[in-house]
Amino acid sequence: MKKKAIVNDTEVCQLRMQAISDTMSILSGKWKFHIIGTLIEGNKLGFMDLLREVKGIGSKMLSKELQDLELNHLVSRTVQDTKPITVQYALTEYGETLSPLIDELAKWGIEYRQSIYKSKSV
Amino acid sequence: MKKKAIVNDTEVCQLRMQAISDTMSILSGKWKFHIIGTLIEGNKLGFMDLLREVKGIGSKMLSKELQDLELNHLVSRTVQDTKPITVQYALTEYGETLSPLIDELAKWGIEYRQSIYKSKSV
DNA sequence: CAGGGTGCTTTCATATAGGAAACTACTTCC
DNA sequence: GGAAGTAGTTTCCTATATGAAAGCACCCTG
Repeated sequence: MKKKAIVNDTEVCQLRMQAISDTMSILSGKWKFHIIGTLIEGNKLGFMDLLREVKGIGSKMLSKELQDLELNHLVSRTVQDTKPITVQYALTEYGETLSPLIDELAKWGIEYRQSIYKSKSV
Repeated sequence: MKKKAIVNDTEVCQLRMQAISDTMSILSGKWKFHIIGTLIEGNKLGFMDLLREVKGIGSKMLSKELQDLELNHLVSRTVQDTKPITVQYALTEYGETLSPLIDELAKWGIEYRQSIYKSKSV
């Protein structure tokens, strides 16, 4: 009796897995969700704003991650012709489609904390 | 005129960011979403099944990731008292609460592919 | 008793990510 | 002129993640 678990073999599953990989590779790294989350709240922010808001990030990482996000059209970078030149980072319309995903992420994280709290008090 | 972008300063935002960090640290790495995704489809799978289903993973990584997931009570490991000893990995009830998140991840990834396809054909 | 299957662990090596600090360049305020 | 702010880049270093391959222990089948 050969019992092979042929689970992933349907096209739908393959596509699903591919899709998960795609999403995660675009949003990989320690900071992207933070940056996007901050931009969701802050709408339009300058480089130094983000450096302050995203706790712990350094300028190198911030710069690199913003470039990644810009390449994938999730974030827009607009140079403002102001007194000291400033740059505005904002989510693109497309970047905003990440909101439900980030909401789920946050929701799950909050419930996770609660479940730990509960299991400790039992 | 001091214009400081005080965006993240509300408790709600801090909690939200914390929650995102929590979720991502639990599900960090290249393979966890794949493993969980596969377990969602496959219900109960043995080690060798997973090794086959999760394309590209090696036994070391699989072992390590499964231990991580078990520690966080997302996956259960049950040794079966069968002829050649077998082990069953399955999502716990708690692990199944990740389904909506994984669905969002997959959904976004699929739409991402479609948006690339569209932008190329324009 | 050899081959193959299950379920891992160990070792060795490399790749990538991430961080600290210094530096550039330009401007404006005091 | 010097300090400070904006927006980064560059260099150097370390930690962590990942990978390939082999080994181990146990059992069954031929």
